[in-house]
Amino acid sequence: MYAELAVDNTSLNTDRLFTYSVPSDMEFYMEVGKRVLVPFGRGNKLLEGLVVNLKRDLDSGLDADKLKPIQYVVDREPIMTLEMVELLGWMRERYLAKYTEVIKTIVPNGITMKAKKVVKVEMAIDETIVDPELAAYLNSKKRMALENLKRKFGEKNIQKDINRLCQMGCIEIEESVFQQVKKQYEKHVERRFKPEDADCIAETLSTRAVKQVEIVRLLSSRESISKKELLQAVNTSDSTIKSLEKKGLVETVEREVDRNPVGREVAHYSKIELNEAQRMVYDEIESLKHTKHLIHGVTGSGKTEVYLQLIESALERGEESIVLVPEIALTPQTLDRFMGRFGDRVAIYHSKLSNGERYDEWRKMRDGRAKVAIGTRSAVFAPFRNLGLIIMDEEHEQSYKSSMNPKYSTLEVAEKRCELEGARLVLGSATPSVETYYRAESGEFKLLEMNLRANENPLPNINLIDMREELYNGNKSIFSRELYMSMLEKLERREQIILFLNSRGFSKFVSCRSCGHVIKCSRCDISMTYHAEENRLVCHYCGESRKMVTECPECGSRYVKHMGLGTQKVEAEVRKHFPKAAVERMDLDTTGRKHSHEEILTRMKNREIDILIGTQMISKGLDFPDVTLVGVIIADTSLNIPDYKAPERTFQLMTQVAGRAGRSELEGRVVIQTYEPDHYSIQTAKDHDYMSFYSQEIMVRKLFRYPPFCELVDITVYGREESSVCKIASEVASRVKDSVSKSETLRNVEVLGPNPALIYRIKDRYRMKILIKARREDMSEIKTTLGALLSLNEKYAKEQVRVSIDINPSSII
DNA sequence: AGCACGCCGACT
DNA sequence: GTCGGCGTGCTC
Repeated sequence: MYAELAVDNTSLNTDRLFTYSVPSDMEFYMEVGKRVLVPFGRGNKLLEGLVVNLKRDLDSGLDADKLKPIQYVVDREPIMTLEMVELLGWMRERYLAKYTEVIKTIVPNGITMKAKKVVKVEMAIDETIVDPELAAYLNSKKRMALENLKRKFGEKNIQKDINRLCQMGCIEIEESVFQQVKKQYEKHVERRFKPEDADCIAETLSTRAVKQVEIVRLLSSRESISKKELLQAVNTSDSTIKSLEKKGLVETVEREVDRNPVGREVAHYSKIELNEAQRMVYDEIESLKHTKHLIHGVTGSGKTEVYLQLIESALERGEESIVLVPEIALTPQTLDRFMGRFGDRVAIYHSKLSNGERYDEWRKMRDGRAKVAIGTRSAVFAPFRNLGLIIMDEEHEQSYKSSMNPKYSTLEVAEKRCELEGARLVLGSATPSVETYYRAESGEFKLLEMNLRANENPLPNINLIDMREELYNGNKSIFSRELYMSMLEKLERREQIILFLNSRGFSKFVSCRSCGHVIKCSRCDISMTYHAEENRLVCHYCGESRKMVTECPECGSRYVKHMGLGTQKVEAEVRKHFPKAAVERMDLDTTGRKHSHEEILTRMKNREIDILIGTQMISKGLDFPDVTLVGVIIADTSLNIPDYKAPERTFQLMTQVAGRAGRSELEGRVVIQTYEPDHYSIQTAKDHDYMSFYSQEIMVRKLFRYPPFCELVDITVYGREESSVCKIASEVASRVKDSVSKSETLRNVEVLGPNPALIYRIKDRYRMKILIKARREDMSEIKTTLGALLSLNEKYAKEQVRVSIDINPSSII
């Protein structure tokens, strides 16, 4: 028997399957989806591999005698089902990722095997043959890791002794394997000499050991450095470090990079009778006429109860369910409903769990103790064996697209998984993404409409205020008269108010009135935001901050002014105009501390807050019955981003924010202030008219050829050296253009760029973009070219330029 | 990534 | 001649 393995190795060159022979006594345990340990490479280093395929016959070109045997089977139970192994291969191709990247996404990066060399003392060692200290130590311990021994005595000092003892049979070295909850590691090179000896050591080193001297000098000023950094700084390969290590001057160690945990508890949430609309949707999905569904339901139409009952019915059939929610929606409020109904049959799965917690939840699912998984996008990989249902709530949310390799779309993966495992897919949204709705219209998804709010309250009334007119009428404040009066009225009635603005800080940028100079971040091509509370300027892209200036750094003028609006300024204005109201601000700056997020929401719930001011953060999933007024200070911020999704985002944002008002029998009102009241995404949001928005937007998409009328591939080339970034970006572009023009079939493929990214420089890295528009059926042919581009990452590693490819990115800026 | 191989220059 | 540094190419 032979096994094809994906070996745990991050190099692109080794990102393929390797064939090993299965010793006959191991055949019984061998299964696809289990991990094994195999000797790999010249050094036969023990590596972990995942069994992807088992076969009796060997591919031609492989010589059976030359195959190495599998050494050890790691898992008792497979960590992936056959279907998941197939999904693994599919994801690797679809998103141009490596096996290891995909495996680490699918299984919790908690479990892995480590092999260590262990020294076993077979007979007492005579202190006269070797270093007496070493002998004494060995005799006292009997068994120890070779690693520790090297650390204690220095590798160079003991190497010969160890070899001799081995030959004499006094000790034996064996490889011992143990499971370890893997933390994130980074290799560091540590100094093993005294800093004052640096000069002395540099002289002793060979005159040819230029690189080694450089490293010694570098390390004389610091105790350790990450290996990556060191290689870049000295511009050398790791054989230099190896040489130094042999001399005992440095040592490489793995250092842990750690994370943070979460924890909570719940009350029972009982079943509710479905209303007519809910019942129809439920019956339709249960009827099994279709496998993929889209519930288009207004906020408050009671989608969650439908989800709960679908899960219940799946449970009765013995099937498992996955509930996906966007990052921000995974609040205690949401969790309570699911855990309150299904108790400990629910597993929670998201990226903020600690390794231990994640591993526990994962095992709960794989071993069948949990039947319902709820979590963010990674929960789509829940290790169930009898999956019946995947629910994806707020389907349109951006957080469903991963920004790390593999840059997968949770929707695509969910679809693929449902296909492979015969499960049903249910998408839900009040504002479906244009792509999804298009597919529903064309019959790929069964479209289910829920137009009524479950509590039968009307949707809130939305007033659009043209801020140009306000200004014309002499109102220079950030509140229109309409909003101001409404706030007064609601405060008098002791009802709650939410004010929304899409940018934090006090003012968006600071500029000099006499020379026009705008203060920019030193590392990014972006203006700095003024934060009044700390009286500092902050860059929202890299976090750099400095003291607010009193005079222009260019011309010295004292007329520096902050322009534009942030939540801090809104807060200040609110306090000024409504001094008696209890005001609270909720944005990235006020929720920095752990649980501060929940604290604010609890105070809101307890009505200790009259006016809540916030960013995106408050637009989703919050359900406060006493909020009757929502004010959008400026709606245009998200509209003016040069991205084809900007109108869609704006419509979704407005609709969601508006949905925060009038969740109870109290009448809700929404005031949207804007400078572009005629824009279709704002107009249609005002009328709660998704259909009208959709029909206009789909025309724009068709006209300019954007999804769903094409697939997009975003290639970003980025690095510290502007000239190399540009050079490599144009190399990338011309390679792609070449292969497109040479092909007969790729007539419809457009290659745009290279163009500088909207924000050309972030954290001192220059960014160039190439955009490809292609038909879906052309993708596989393009992939060959794209795959080759990724090897540029290795070719240009020295230049520190990277090429990153994103299939259907969530934005193209 | 990480290992051995092998070329090449310096030193005995 | 020999030793060691360091770039290169391969991994079932």
